[in-house]
Amino acid sequence: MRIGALARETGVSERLLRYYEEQGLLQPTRLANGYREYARSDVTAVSHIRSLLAAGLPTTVIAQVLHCVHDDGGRLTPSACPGMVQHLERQRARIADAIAHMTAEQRVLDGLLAAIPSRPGETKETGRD
DNA sequence: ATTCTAACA
DNA sequence: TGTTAGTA
Repeated sequence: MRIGALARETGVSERLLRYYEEQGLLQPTRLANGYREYARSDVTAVSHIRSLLAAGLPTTVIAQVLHCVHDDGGRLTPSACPGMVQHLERQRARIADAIAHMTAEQRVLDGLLAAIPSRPGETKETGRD
């Protein structure tokens, strides 16, 4: 199928589909007229790419990890690919670190907000009796 | 009508 | 990522 069909079937824009190829995530063949020809398996491939992207993995990593997953009943399922585990754990760690930092920022804000005398629109009016 | 490449108010 | 220009 050509790019237009794949775009409709996956809900991903043609622009993005070309970008995925540029990043090595998809490798469509070329027709005599230069048009990209995608395989039917690319429909699920795009789905997997979206999932991995949603997990925060960079395209450079996805390009490698993509070969370590297959489709099971429409679900992204991992295979025993050693390299993938390391990448996933690394990303897991980055997210945990990001959460820790943001939680600390939230505590600072909570402290400031709690120290404000009275604010308009506050749920519990304390200076009204 | 569709796709391609390159570029950016 | 969207959009657009000028093609094939």
